[in-house]
Amino acid sequence: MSETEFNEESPTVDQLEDELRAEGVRITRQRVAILSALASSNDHPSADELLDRARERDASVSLATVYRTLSVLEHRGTVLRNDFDGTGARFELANKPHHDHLIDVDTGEVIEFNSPKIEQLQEEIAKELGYEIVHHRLELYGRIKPKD
Amino acid sequence: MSETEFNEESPTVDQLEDELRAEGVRITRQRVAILSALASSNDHPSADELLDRARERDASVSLATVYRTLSVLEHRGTVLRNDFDGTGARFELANKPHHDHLIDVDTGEVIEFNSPKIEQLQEEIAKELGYEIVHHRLELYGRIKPKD
DNA sequence: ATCTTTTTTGAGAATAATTCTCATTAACGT
DNA sequence: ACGTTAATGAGAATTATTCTCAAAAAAGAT
Repeated sequence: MSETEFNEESPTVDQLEDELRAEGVRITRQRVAILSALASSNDHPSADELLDRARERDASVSLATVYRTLSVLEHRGTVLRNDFDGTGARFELANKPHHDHLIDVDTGEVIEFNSPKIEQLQEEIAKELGYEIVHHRLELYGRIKPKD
Repeated sequence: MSETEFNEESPTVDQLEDELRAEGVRITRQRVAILSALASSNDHPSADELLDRARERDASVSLATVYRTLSVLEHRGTVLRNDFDGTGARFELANKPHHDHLIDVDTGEVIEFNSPKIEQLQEEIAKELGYEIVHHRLELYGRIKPKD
């Protein structure tokens, strides 16, 4: 396990840093560590999990900074916050096509899916009610279906 | 404002009491007050709001009992818990046809809607992923559309 | 109505997730 | 490198909710 394990920043992280800098957001060591941890996560980590992963890059990161950075990134649209049932908030980078989530109630595993048809129906419903949608949350909670 | 303002229990509350008693749940003064408060609420009160409304029926109700009772009722399927963005949990009686929610991001108002088509699509998605749905959450957050 | 058993309750302590405070540190433009 | 201003760490504070425990009160039997 070399010391430079995480030193090669991915194109994604480089790109995010540029975008942030362009908006006047300072790129600190801690923020790089957090962005890098996010970019290399395929799951939906909690703030605590992200703290652990960020500290593998930069041991100086604190939990307060994780929360603060996530808040900054969320308001910029760089990060999505998910409040699934039960647990605290879980985060993911927003640089993926829009999707909703199916949560395995037995394992906690989160599966992403997308349904243009549902999106379309949501728009129609909002329109009928005289509203325009700002954002939405669709979460399916289920368990693996026994093949009977 | 008579002392008996809330003493006439609605058929709904009477019925719920019977159901609960039949399952061995004790019907206390506090639980009657909470059920009555829920039954006469058309909105989606928080635990605190429910405490206020229950205390109009029985001043002895405590916040701990509100939470405990809501928990009992939720696990029995009598009450639905909603975790909308931002605020704490909001509750409603489950004796209505299934529906989802549209939340007005400006006023906090909650509008109920139902879409059999979306329900159907959710089932199909879960099936394709090899899951069966245990429950789901669909929330639309929007604002009144300006008629342009 | 009283007795007994078992639940439920109120009050406040405890917990968990998140946000805030403030003195110190570090980015970034010059 | 310098100065300005934003970001940070540590821990206190906050908020919503759950827990603890002795006391009160349901429900069932007498």
